[in-house]
Amino acid sequence: MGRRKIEIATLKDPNTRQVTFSKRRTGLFKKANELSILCGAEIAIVVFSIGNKPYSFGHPGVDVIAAKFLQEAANSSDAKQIDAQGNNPSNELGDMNRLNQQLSDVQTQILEEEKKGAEHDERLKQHQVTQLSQYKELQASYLELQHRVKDYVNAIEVSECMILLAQEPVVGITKQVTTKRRKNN
Amino acid sequence: MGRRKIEIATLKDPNTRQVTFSKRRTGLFKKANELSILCGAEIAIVVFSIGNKPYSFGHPGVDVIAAKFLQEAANSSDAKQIDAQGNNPSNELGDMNRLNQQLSDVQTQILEEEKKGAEHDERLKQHQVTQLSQYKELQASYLELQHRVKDYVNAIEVSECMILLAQEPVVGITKQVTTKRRKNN
DNA sequence: CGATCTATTTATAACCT
DNA sequence: TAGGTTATAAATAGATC
Repeated sequence: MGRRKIEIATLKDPNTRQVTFSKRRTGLFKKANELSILCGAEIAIVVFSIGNKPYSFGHPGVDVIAAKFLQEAANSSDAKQIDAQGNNPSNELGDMNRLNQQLSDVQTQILEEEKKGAEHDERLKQHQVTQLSQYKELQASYLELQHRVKDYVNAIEVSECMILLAQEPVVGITKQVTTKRRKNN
Repeated sequence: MGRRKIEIATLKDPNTRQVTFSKRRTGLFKKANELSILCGAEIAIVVFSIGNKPYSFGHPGVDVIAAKFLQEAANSSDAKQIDAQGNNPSNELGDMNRLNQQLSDVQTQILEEEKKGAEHDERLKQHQVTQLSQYKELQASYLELQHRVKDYVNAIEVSECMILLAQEPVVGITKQVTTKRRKNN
């Protein structure tokens, strides 16, 4: 999708790779955000750069979805024929299920904390801008809210918001001083 | 990107929503796959449809990355100043960290099972085609292998493989009794 | 009803500043 | 060098089969 077609193979040039990573990651998160809104789906994405820096996107939240995902695995083995709705995606996890069973317990506690976390995030936002996934999740949720209100101009709004979501977590070399803000309107 | 521009708002029509979900999910996974190969990044995506059916993509694997992500969170709280590489993305998880600590423990056990699971998956594949995420992960890994070998024709290969990754887990459009049938004949 | 086919909209590779 | 611009490749909305 650019001036020229490229092969999908590891980019050798570090500089090009970094630029591409940043741009495509932004694009990926934007796509995920659109998918969740358009189809009412829950999505969680976790990305580790080649330098092992974590980036995440989640609606409603990475932790929530991760827990749900693992729980799903546990259930499928516990009752191999649950599913009155033809909804048994897997029943071959075997022993792993016993472990997931334990996870379920912890997961329940996490959900508890999640609720309190929502309010907590509010304060965090004011206290200091963070690059924590929790913060991003909050923004994502907020994003959807705007969409529902605006409804027909939201496509444009998304683009704007993605700029926020794209913010990188203290990239080593980065010097995010430039943030040119248009204080015009 | 279609015949006409659409607003990013929840699709009301169940049929349209299902179709869009399927198409865009496939596109999202393809993008994720390209990003991981182009930039050597590790990516995990978990999606729950509106009907709560799980779909996932992961390189090297959803579980592995999820564990890494959670561990990261746990560490950041356990030692708020680790990070000799300016790599402390967050330290405001608060109480939630204690829970993640517990998760880490269980997670370690899961990784153990993961290894055994790899071989197990092989048999499963022959026993019966499953729609389990584990299976998809295996395919994703296999995909990259092909890429490295072919190197310059991989762009085409990706397209091919995405068809496999796109396979849906027993789509349960349970009762999509078309409300509106083309009363053509 | 799901798989295919195009007209268009989007994403983005290479540039440019 | 990070961020903005533009030509072009790629994704996909709606139509068709």
